Amino acid sequence: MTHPTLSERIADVALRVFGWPSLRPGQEEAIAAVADGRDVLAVMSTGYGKSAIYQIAGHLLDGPTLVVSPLISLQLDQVRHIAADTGAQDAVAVNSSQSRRLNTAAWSAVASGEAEFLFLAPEQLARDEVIDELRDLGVSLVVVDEAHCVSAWGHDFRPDYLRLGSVIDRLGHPRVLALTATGSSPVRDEIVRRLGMRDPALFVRGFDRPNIHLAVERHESAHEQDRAVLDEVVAAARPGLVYVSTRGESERLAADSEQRGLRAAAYHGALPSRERKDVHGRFQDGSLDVVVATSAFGMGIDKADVRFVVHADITDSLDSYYQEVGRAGRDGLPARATLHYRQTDLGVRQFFASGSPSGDDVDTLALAILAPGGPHEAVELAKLAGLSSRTVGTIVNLLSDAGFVADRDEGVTPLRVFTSDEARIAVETAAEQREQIERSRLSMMRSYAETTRCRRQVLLAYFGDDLAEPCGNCDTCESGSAYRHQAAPHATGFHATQRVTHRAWGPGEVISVDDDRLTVFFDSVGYRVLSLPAVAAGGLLAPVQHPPGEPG
DNA sequence: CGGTCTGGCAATACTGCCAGACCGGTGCAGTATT
Repeated sequence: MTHPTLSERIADVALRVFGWPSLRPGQEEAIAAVADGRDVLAVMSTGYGKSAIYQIAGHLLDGPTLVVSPLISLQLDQVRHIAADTGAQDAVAVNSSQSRRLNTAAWSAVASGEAEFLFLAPEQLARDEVIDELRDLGVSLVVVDEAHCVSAWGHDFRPDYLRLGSVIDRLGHPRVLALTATGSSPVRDEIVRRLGMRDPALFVRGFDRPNIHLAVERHESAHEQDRAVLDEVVAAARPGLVYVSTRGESERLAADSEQRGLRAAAYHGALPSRERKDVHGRFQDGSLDVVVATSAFGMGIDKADVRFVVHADITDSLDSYYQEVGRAGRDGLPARATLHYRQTDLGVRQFFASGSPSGDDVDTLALAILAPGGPHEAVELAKLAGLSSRTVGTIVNLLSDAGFVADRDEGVTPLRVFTSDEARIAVETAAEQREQIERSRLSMMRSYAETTRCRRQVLLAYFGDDLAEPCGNCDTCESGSAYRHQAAPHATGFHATQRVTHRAWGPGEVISVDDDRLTVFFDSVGYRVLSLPAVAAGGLLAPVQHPPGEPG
């Protein structure tokens, strides 16, 4: 009897353990890469079957699988799904919403081999005893689910996300599988870099969603915008989602929708969890026509027949926008995505993008880090300095980016002697750079909203996908303006994904090349759109032969 | 950045105006109280 090939083993686990007769393109390759010892980044639309990748890979490898997942509700969903698939308690979660007894039982289930999958939020991994426990277990695979959270949340909102890389290191660097549904090139690069992934294999599947009609409506007044949103929602095929930027707006618009005869509900982070669960459930089972939500509503929605996603306001980036839009039309049937846009909406987003730590907080924390008796864990530092753990996390991340400290086993360790003044300046500089990049992402969102080109071409170009012809399923194609941009591209010598360097902005990566302009993401300042004739004439931009220090 | 709220003021009974303050999104974990 011959040994089964890897492909046969994968098919065997799929069928025997999970009862899946076949896998989709991309899934098997990604599993094989993980089984082969590679780190893997898989960018696949939700519903494509990302979780199958880690479920099968986990079973192929000896040793338990750690799944880092951002929401407890999501963890519990996954635990239930796996239990339903395998008919056994093959997955467990440890978090603060469970009793200590249940958490202890979960650890034992993994230790005894009864459970293969352990679900944790990144905050759990900030605790030493959790790391010790995981080391003893001999974790063979670390899965980072919804990996875009690293880049979207790690910098300020949930700083533990940025520290996953050092956690993975401390676990002896088992193979890493990062999964996400979104990922422009800078976001992918950041995931790879922050998680410390080594020469990762990249799999991208199901990214273009041609069945979703794209449109933008511009407005001058808030009143007109409100009315247009409401009119559209009332007239649209249902069910659907409306995204707004504030909690108040979600309640107001939900009430207005109800008044117009829709079964509508608001959803945002300040609602009691029971109500959130209830809205989620009613949307899922079809008893709601529309949910008017802030960005809190999203991950964990598994509904194929969403017919529209209307944005009553602009989002912070095209990354967020496309992720939210992607919740429409998963069944492949026609769906609509309309962005209602008013230039003044940019203000709220600017506000959200700002918010560097105060100089006083940096001073206080720097003193605590340098004080004798260290190094301390971030949690202890928060207590010592009398700051919130979020503030501490944010500042530590910035200091670590600036090369002042490192996150080690023994705690936050100074890498050299520095004054609190130096720390303050470094944090300020790093935060300013971060804000600049955020503003540039917002300006890309704005150029999507204001473009006369094919919306889908612009959107996909942002994600590094080249759509050769206008799509025919967006407002600019319908108005004909998209077809006025079809001039032959200048011969430039530049192409997407190419590393370049700019005389003033330093290194960057070409995102897309249009007929007359070049979009580049610069590490220092974010997105910049350059005119091709100017680039050709000025010699400001040059290709880089060997990308320095880049993984892969 | 823009909207909404608040306090002060002028005024004479209900309102109006202005300047300045304030707020705006995402979730975990841990602790105190029922």
